[in-house]
Amino acid sequence: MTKTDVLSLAILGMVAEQPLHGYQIRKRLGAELGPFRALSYGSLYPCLKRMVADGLLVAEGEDSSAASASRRSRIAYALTADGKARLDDELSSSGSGAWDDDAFDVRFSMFGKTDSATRLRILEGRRTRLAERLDEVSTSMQRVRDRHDAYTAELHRHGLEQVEHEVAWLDQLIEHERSATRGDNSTSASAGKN
Amino acid sequence: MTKTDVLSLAILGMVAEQPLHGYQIRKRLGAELGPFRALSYGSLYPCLKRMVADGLLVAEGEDSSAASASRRSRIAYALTADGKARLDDELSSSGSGAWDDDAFDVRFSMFGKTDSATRLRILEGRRTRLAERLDEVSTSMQRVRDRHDAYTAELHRHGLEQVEHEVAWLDQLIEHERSATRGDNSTSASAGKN
DNA sequence: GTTAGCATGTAAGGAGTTACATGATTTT
DNA sequence: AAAATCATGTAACTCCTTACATGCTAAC
Repeated sequence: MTKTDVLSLAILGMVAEQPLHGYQIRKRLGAELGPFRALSYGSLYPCLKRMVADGLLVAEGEDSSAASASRRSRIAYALTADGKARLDDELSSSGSGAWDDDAFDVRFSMFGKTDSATRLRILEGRRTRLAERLDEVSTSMQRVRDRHDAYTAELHRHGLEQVEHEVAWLDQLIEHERSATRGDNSTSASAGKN
Repeated sequence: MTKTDVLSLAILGMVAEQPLHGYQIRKRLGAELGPFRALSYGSLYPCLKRMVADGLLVAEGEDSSAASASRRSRIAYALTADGKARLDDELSSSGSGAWDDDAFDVRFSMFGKTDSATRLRILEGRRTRLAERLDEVSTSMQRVRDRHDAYTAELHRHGLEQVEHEVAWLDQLIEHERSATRGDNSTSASAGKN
């Protein structure tokens, strides 16, 4: 079974469009999830190996035909049937921990390949998670206020504001998703950028 | 030398006010840094032991005198002279990596014990770090826009907005800090809560 | 008297980083 | 020809979590 972690999921999603080699995967991961969260090769390559061993990917040595007599050492990774099945499974399941910061971002970046119902489920799950955070933080703000530390209080106030902002963002997306579902149930990706 | 990591620093700052035992430290850490980032005992207790071994803390068995014939198993940790020196050192140094998310939060929560000049240095350092992030993200947004994925673009747009919001917050704090320095150079903690 | 919360610890393991080691290809 | 960038990998290590193991104390 080998649980699908966030990184594996991101790789599955990335390789689904076209075979890629490790170096490219790392760059795209950096581009999609934010460049400052770039991940090291020391994480990536072992993960790719594991996924090949698990039968989710195949490693293809560059084809030595036609155009390119160059570049021998590159290894392109492509989805196997199992890998495709696993990806489809994850894409429709709003899986185990899709509400964590990282997992949510990965899931969201794949919304273009996700059906509307699952998109909605993920957005709502994330919203619920943030709402929980919201009242945990406001509860602890009370306690901090009692201990008269203005800077700590300010830190919490700002944290709260950030979470509130994210909730508002989700509400917009959810609203958008719902109205799109009422009209037609296409998989079109058209998030509002007003 | 034994580099002071974020956790140790947070503990030093916490114990500086009064001796505390492990359980209390964990609760306060949760309260100050946000309850959802609570840290496990499996991290905390070994860290406390390390700090005692390094001579930064002393472990005091509850005094068996007067009032309390109860509670034998509690161990209160207090700062040693070395620990106090280390804390003062860190508090005035805006040390190695004070710009990371976690490190900044810990530093900020100790602003009440930090002098104005160091506060300003930390705020500006953080601001610079976020500004870097800002143009890394906007650069990568361009690349994403080329690959026509509306959801990924929306994720980046929102991320950008969050970072911009945090920069605006820092600007306010920096402005506040500067005007306070011009008037008087007290260590008073009076962050604006309009 | 039993449940909930206080209190301390250890062992195993997960998920990642840094530093190292190597070599090909493209640009200047 | 040197430097930058593309490309792949391993080993050691860090930091943290989970699960376990233990026992006291207060409240219901």
